[in-house]
Amino acid sequence: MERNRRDLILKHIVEHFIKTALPVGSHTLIETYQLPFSSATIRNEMLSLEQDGLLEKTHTSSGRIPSSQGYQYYVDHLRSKSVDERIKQQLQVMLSQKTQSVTDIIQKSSEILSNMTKLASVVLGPNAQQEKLMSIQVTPLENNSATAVFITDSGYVENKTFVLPTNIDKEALADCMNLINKRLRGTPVANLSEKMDAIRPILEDYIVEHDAVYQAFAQAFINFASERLKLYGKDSLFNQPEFAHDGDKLRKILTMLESPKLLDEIHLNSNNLTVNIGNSESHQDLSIVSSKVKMPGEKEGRIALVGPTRMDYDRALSALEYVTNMLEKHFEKNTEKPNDKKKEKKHEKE
Amino acid sequence: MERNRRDLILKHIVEHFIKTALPVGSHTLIETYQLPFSSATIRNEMLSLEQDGLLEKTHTSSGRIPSSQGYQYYVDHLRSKSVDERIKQQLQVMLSQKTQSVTDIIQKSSEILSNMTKLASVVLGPNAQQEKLMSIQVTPLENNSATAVFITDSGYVENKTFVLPTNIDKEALADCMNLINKRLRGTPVANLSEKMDAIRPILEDYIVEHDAVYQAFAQAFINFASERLKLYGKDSLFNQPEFAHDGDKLRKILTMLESPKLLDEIHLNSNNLTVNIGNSESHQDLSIVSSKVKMPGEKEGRIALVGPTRMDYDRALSALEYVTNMLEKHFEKNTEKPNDKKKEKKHEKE
DNA sequence: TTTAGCACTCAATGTATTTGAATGCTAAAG
DNA sequence: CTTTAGCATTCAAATACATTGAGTGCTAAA
Repeated sequence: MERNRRDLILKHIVEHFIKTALPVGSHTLIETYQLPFSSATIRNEMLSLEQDGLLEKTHTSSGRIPSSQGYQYYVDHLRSKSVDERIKQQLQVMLSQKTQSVTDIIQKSSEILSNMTKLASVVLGPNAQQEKLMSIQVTPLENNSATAVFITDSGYVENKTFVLPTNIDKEALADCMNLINKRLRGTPVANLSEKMDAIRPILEDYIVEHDAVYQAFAQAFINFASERLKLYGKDSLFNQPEFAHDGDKLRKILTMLESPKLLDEIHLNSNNLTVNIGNSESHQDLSIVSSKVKMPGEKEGRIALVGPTRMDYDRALSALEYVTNMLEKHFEKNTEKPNDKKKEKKHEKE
Repeated sequence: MERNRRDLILKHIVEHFIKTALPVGSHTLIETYQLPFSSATIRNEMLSLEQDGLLEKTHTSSGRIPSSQGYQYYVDHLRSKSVDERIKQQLQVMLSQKTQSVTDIIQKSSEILSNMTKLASVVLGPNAQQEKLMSIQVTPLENNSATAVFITDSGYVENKTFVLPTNIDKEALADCMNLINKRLRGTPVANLSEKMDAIRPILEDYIVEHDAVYQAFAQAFINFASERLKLYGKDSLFNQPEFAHDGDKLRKILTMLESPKLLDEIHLNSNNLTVNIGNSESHQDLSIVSSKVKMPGEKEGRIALVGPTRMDYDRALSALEYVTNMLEKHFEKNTEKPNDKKKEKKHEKE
């Protein structure tokens, strides 16, 4: 009973503040939501909520705004979990398309999420280090350069164009490539550099300017080391009043979004669904909501939504939860299909 | 000599305004540059310059700021063309490194430019439409998907992972790929879709779900159609006072920078070195300075520097001019080699 | 042609004053 | 014991007004 009213008031305050970005006062609350209490009652509850650390005041005689804890409580207990029909629909349409790669699907999902929630959406591919090199192919181009293309087992492609030593023998190059391919195929990306070192002496036998070629390859592998990340809809952040007029803050946020720091923070959480309400120093006014996505082949990625602390958690969480659930179902269904040698069972292992 | 004084004053006003971003008054001018004229004289000249459309006032009793025309005049007649030694040095170091691809070099040059001028730098690769398809390679991955990698003659790589029809025959796929390769190799990207249509019937003979595969390929080719673009140092724009406090403007600029609109505007100019001082509606307060870069193999790219109208044209233009000149020389020197065969090589055995 | 001098303009800054939406508290009503 | 009405109080935001100073244009003399 009491608890109910308390929660009701907190819920309204959070939701109203999310809408208006303005501190919420007792009178406003009664009027806009037709509450059957007097302003004084509300004020009493507000005081109590503030004392419990769920609300804050911007100054002594202002209305209340939710604190981080307040948001957290709202997220944990108060949000109504309703999924926007449009998201369901869009996702269904997208998934029904054939011949899409896993990354295509995830990225399109991320775009849908960003559009529907008006938040920035970040896709974190599976850690590249886990992947295994599938093939290296070298294609000679005009004027003595060549492009090497590296493909991992999950279809991640990295390429590097380099200038060939002028006196290189095409035959030798082909042989050399075959050799490298044989030696490196199946190697996890994390171990590539070390294996490359082992191959080096062999390279020397084949190519005069082996060092240059070695350098070129080594450099390409470095790219694998960095994680893959795609960012969508960062424009939406501009439209948030709390950022729009503070160019300085905006700058920090944007650079942060594109830096690997973000990854660390998100990857830290191994939970299925995590909510990170702006309190770490690197993002005072940002909240990050992220969810794990199990991809085919033991891989696992993450989709995250980033927005102001004052984001619509209800919408964001429901949408994210729904989408990731649907994705997992979709992937499960589609990896059953092949009746050929699928030995390993889908099993949650630790 | 009259002309001289007039120009001198304009030059000082432009340069002072570029430094301070504040309207320049007659008194300030005399003091900071120790001019041997009275303020009244300056004012007279200013009036005349204003009447000729080279200067503007922000309000009736303010100092003057350069107009677009004023900048233009400054760029055309007044700027001193001195190249920062640090740029020369950095460029030289960069170019001396071996086994760099053409795009590597151009992108690194762009980064140097961005760092040295504190402006955003945009690299426009050669129009992809001109390029010819060099090879298509398909690598099968786990769980019945495959990655197709497309390479053009200049080393541009596009890739697409797609799900294979479940009942596909690996042999058939390989045959099919060989066929496609034979038919498409050397085809300019612009003509690819039409050639694909011609191949379609043949595909049908090889693969049951030919349509899905066809779709997957067609989709990959679409990516070639869009031009390649790299953006560096956009952060520098944040630090400009005219943008930092106007989130709205900042938003527009950033989205503009990443949209293909920019390309159109830049590509429009076919001149070697072009200056585009903010007047088009899409970029009121932006100036774009761009220069053509002849790349090996008849290709041609562009490097552009983007910044506020109040940018340091002297620095920007000199740097850009120097860098593009050096690049062309470098490319010329390095493409002579293959025709000439080897003259002076270290250890050579054939 | 140049300059000194003067009246004038106007953004920017500073200082009071007013306003109104909020609060906390108390005492009475339910 | 809970709720509410009423009142004094707080404080950001809005408004108004005065001051300052860097700038201008113009005119008349050097």
